[in-house]
Amino acid sequence: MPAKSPTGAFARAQAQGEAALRTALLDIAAGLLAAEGPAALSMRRLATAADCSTTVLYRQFGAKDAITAALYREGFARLRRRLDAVPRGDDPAEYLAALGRAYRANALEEPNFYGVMHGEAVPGFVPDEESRAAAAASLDVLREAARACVEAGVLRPDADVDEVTDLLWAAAHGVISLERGGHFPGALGEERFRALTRAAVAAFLP
Amino acid sequence: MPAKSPTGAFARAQAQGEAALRTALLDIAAGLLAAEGPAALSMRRLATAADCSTTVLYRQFGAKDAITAALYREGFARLRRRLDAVPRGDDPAEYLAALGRAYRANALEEPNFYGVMHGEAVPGFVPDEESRAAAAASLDVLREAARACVEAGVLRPDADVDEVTDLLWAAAHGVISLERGGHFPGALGEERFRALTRAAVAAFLP
DNA sequence: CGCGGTCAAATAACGCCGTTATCTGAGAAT
DNA sequence: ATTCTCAGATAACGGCGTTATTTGACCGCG
Repeated sequence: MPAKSPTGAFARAQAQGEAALRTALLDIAAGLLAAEGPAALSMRRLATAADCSTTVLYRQFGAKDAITAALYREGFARLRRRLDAVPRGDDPAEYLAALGRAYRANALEEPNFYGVMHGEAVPGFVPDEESRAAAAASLDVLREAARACVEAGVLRPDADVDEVTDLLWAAAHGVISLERGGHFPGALGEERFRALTRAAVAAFLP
Repeated sequence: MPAKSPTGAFARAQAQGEAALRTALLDIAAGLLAAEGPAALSMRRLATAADCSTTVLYRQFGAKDAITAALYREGFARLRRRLDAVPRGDDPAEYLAALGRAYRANALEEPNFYGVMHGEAVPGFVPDEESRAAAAASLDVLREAARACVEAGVLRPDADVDEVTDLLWAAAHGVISLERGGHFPGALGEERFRALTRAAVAAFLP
């Protein structure tokens, strides 16, 4: 009899080497987080979902923080893909607005990832500098859009592109965070989002 | 020998009735939160700090959520006191700016309370509608300041005072939240805070 | 072929957590 | 004085992150 066919996700991934195992475990963790929230992200739960023991997780990641960090980066990677998928039209201002809508859509459709990305899910977790840099880099396309607006004359020529990016990010995140906290019920969230992001952009109009 | 003098905070408060006991326990919880962070907010830790057993806590509060809710409200109550203490000068616009600075100072000086207030500390906790209303009411003085600005002609006469309040709150919180996440290192937090709150106000200038 | 050695994985333990069941003991009511 | 009541302490349950110990499959080598 040849090698018996693997039954669990762990055994299947293990057969393809260490790297495949790592990503398979992270995939399971991401699925668990997205589907059931951060409370389901326990080492034991994850091990059970992967059909292995917690030893494998500690061997692969060292501690839970490393898994959390990976999900933090995965969350920002998903955001980045979402923003990158927004079509660049002719109008730089409209492109900027579309990026804002995409940011909000991503936050509302992946609320559990958003929680990890902004520290609302795993209390003790603090991302390291590299993870934070990767997070900020997810907004590169937003920065480029801001630059395009400056170059097209939509924004003041002396506008600081980094500042535009930061303020748009803070404006979007501020509204979304309060909305998630229940402070902007119903359609108020969307209204406030539009108003504050518009106000942030308006600060840099010629 | 008369009644022996009580040794722990629990025994002392217990002698003064149920209400005093409740507030004493919450005081201890608030101190624990402020001094050691949300991780120190465990039922066992709190019981130990109060020199009693966890039974007392469950009898008094039912479950940990009730304690968390009380600290959520306490956090917003502290914010309210802080905002109420800002002197109303002659200039409504300057008063508005001073309120913004007070909001930020409160957030940075009571980071652990700020975490509870915005769900970054106790993962499962969701405040009930009454607590959320009390939270929003903490910003009443900000709303009144906005109204004063409208009436003084500093802001457009048709400006929606609630919208001004919401946008200022979201702007302030957005910057502070990203700053807490490590995205605005050094003095950048303060700069971004000033810029975005100014931008939010500017949206309502005549 | 047998036989140590190596090392990944499983099992089980430790000390936390929130919560709850059981026990204890002081005071009120009869 | 005896019984009842009920607040509080103790100890338990299941779950958590983490780690020590055990198991067992594979490997080179006599």
